[in-house]
Amino acid sequence: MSRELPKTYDPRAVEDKIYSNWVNKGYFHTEIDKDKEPFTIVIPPPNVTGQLHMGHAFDETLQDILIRYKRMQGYAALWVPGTDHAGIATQIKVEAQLREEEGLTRYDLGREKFLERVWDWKEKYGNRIISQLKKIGCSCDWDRERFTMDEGCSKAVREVFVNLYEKGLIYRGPRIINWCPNCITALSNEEVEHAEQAGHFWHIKYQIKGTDEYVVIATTRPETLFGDTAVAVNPEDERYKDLVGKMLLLPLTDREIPVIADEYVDKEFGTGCVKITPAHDPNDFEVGKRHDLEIIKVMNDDATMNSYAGKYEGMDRYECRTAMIKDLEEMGLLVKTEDHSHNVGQCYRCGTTIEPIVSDQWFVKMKPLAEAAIEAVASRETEFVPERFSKIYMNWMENVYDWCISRQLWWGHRIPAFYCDDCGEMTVSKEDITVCPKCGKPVRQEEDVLDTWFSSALWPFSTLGWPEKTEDYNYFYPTSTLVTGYDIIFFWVSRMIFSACEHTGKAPFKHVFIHGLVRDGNGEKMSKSKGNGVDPLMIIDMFGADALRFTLVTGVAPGNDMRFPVTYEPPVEKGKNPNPEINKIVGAPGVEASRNFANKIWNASRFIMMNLSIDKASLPEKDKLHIEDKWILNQYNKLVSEVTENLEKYELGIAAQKLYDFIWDELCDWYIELVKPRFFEKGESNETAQNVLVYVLSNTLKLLHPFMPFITEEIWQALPHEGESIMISDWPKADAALCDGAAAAEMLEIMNAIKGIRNVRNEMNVPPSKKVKLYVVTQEENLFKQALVFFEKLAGASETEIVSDKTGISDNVVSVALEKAEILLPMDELVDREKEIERLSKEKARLEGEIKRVEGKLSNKGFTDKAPAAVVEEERQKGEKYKAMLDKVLESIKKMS
RNA sequence: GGGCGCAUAGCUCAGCUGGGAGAGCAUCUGCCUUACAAGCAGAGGGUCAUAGGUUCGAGCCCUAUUGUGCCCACCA
Repeated sequence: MSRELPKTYDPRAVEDKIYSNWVNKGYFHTEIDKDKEPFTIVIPPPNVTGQLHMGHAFDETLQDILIRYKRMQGYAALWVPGTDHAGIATQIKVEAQLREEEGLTRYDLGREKFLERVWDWKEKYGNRIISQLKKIGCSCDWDRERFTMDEGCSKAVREVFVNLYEKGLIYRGPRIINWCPNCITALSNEEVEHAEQAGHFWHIKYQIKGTDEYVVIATTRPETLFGDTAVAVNPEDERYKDLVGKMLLLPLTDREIPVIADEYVDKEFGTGCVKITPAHDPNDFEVGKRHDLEIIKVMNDDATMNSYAGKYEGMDRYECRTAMIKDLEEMGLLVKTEDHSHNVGQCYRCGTTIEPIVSDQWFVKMKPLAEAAIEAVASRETEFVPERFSKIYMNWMENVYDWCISRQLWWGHRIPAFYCDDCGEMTVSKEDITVCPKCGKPVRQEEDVLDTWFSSALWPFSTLGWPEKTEDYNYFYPTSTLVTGYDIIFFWVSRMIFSACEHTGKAPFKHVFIHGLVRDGNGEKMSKSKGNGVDPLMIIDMFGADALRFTLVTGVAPGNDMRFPVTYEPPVEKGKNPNPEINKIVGAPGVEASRNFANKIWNASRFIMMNLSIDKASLPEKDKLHIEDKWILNQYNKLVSEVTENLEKYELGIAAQKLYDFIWDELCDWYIELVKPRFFEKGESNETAQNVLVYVLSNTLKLLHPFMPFITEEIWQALPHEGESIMISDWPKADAALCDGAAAAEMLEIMNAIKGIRNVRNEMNVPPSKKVKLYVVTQEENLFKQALVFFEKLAGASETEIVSDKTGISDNVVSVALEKAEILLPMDELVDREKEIERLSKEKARLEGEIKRVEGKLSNKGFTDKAPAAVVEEERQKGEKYKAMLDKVLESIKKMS
């Protein structure tokens, strides 16, 4: 019964069909099973607003590989999917739409109406990213899909907030925070990106009251001058000792400010005099506290100047800067302007320059929480893979500062604090309240919402039912592995760990598998603004999800970044946006290689099925196996153990590479070619070959399935098989009974013979069509008897004669020296004797070199005494082999000359 | 100012706990051999950044140096 497959593999024809079949059969759904061990992964929830990018594709592929592998191994493998409400990102998107389509702002609609719109938007577009995940082949349990603002997660957020508040670990107060004037909200320190920026150092004169003298201060942000409430000098600074206590006239204003002395000032830097603006600088804020200075905020929420800026009121901060510098210059108060580059904070969402501003915000007190989080990693309850990332984590955790968690947004978890304007009481409560528990008057809820990462931090347990002690929570928590990029260790991983330690008493996962970033062909980070992103969906459409997945895991060391080169037609300039309307992807070398690999598997399978006459495959008894069967089974078993071991150690790239090499080189290029002749026979030999082929192929497909789920399923279904789907089949186990190292070594000798013959034929320019008679000079007749058919089919032999010596063979031969044989190709006048001598001499030199090296080692007592016995023995055998080969080469040279 | 990576074939990168360097692409030669030209058979190409050290043995471990990238950090 031969089975037909199309000539090339077409992923588009099968992927969607296979995926929906998996879904319909319920294979992705995982139930609690007390007979199984759980293996749990929670997805790093993509933003609901998001579109799938390469970073997701990479992250999701790694998770799917792990989950599929563990599922096949018999674990209750659960992959919890879901999305993140992504406060700022989503709100910005909906606001933009509102502005474009209706010309309205969120304030026009009001909070409630606006939130309705966001929910509508979420309902409409929130599934887009989910359906895109499915295209990659993600085997998530979609029945358990969660959202950071769904009922359960919201409940967990409230629970955590109130718990922390009651423990005194959440507080509210005025602090210097990072303010994004574009997003109009406070940000945490992690949400600020620092970039070196060219700026200026303006030296400005402040007149000393009652004199004609001045002090000169240097500043990079002159517009904050209006908030100055002191000028500070170092107490040790002789230059300014007499100044301390005197008053200065603040330029452009009618205010007077004191000169104070504070250790914070560096005598060597700038002029040694520092303007102190407690409302707009974190250091100044601290200085201000020490000296009880007034805090004057000079900007509005959108970074325009307020009334403290006098005539500059209403100007944008930079407009104001330009204008006042001009004025100061005219007034003769600007001493000089220096070029100065300094670090400027930028909003990680919109890139706007951050304004440090004093503001009433909510904070999580981090030090006490960090202790358990440090211990969790130090004790290896949670382990980072690769290990080096734990240092990054530790460093952050050991130096944490308090986390600003309030955001002046509408989209998010509203902070459950209630204010009574009447008695001034503030109540923090898990349940909404309407009246003040103290005085009974109406209360109003805090306007601010929580940082999105506050809810993400609870994701590993909130998605499993916490704070309820659900069965799911008891069974699946703590989770097994978290897979994510190194770029969100601080944002997310750290916060999950301390949150989990605090609230569940356990670290949230056993392993944190950290991967790198996907970069473009030039090694630059893919980003929307640069427009250099490669759309994974387009790649999937062109090459298939399997090819994309395989590309993403091959050739990358864990934790390292990878490049994803793509060429467009027409060509895209560096840094330019490839417009999908005009530009078409015409090449993606990495993916093409993977696509070719998929096609290779496809065709090998096609060939096997074309020649298939068995309905059911079972491995034949050992005595029926040919030498090549024993060899491939030996290699296959090695593969099983190695791939399994690699996967256990998260060495996915190595595992993938081994599968690639085995399938392409050993299975296709060798084994299939070796057994081809048997397909033209009838009978037992043919059936044995079929059985071995189906056995090796279908089991190798299982090993490959986590990496390339679609094609492996498609082929597996077409092969004789038991069970419904490869994805729920059992992970192969190595079988020692199938390992026959001796047979494998003998087969290798035959393969070396074939390679050697091919090599000399090529070098001697013997056309492939020209068949040549071979002599095999050997004492191992039985071994080489098995090779006759291979020599004929794979090495272009017209006939092969096995002889025990060279008597009677022409001198016009080229020869191939092996360990246990010498192969002679008599080619009469075709042989260029000089060339052959030259070739043999090269071989002689090579072998002599090897022998010298081996003997050097073996005669070194240090080596023989200290190296492992197996290594010494290996060298000894190599030496024997090279010597045996050299003897033959020497003899041939002698005969030729 | 701290911390972490990277430097291996022309290009992009692997190389797992130290046992004598690999892949893909590119180049060269020859093949439409009845699974696959998205293929087959061959070939060339690397003092593994530099200098020391540990070891019987180093691409791998240690130290220093150079180049390069990233992360963190309140010097106005």
